[in-house]
Amino acid sequence: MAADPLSRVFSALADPTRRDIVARLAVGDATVNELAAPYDVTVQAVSKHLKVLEDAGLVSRSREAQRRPVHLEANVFDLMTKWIERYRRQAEERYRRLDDVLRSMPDDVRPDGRSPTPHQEGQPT
Amino acid sequence: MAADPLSRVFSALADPTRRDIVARLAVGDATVNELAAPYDVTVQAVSKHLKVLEDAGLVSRSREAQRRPVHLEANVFDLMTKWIERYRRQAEERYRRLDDVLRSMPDDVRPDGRSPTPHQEGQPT
DNA sequence: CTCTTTTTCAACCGAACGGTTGACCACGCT
DNA sequence: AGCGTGGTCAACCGTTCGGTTGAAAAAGAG
Repeated sequence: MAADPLSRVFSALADPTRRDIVARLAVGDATVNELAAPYDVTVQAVSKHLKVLEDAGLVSRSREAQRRPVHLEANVFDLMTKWIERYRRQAEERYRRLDDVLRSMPDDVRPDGRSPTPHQEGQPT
Repeated sequence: MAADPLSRVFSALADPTRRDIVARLAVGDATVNELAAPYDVTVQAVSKHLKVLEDAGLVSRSREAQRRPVHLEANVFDLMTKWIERYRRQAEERYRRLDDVLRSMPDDVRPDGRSPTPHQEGQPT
């Protein structure tokens, strides 16, 4: 469990149950039992999910009597957003630049083997 | 392998090697062998990684002789960004609202069991 | 046709994952 | 003290994951 922070966050959100928990915590804090209620898995399973979210820094548990209210730590989202934005921007920029290069180049004077690579902006999944 | 699209994308980016591949593809298209070179794993392993990225819609492979240039499909990032932004905004808004409520409330008139929940904005991991 | 290059497919292996059951700890209540 | 409630720990189980090796498909080069 010594993965880098970014891997932990992405991995934590790769599970639909965990994403749903995050969604519900965005509305307000909740206890483990409250969180577990809607799903047809045991409370222990949900507790494990929360541990994963906590290790990823997405969630924090405070102690309050025997209850352990779970709180969403939204600031960790920035880690992902930064990573994503960086490469999306980079790719889009390259896309635009390559487009220009191809436009300003006669069809039969292309770099050796490589074809124009139409990089079709096709169906969104 | 019938997971929902969002899970596939998050899961695909949960691996550091795969994230690195995406980072390098943002610079420009590349073949499997080129991509595999920097890592000390076999080409087959990288091919598997690419399959995961492709199934997530993050990457597309076109055919060109016996080579299969890999191209980054940046538009899929939006799926994640939308999800993240939605709940981050929601959580931040709630945070602000709750703050107001607590500020406008005398210390000993609190809803039954629940304490103020200091929701400390702790270390950003 | 044969040889080489690039990539994938198939089977296998150990580690991690999501889930279960059962025991346990911590606390409030009476 | 004794009980009930909320939560976690520990062991186990089947499946998935990242990796390997070995063979094969697909296409160009001799």
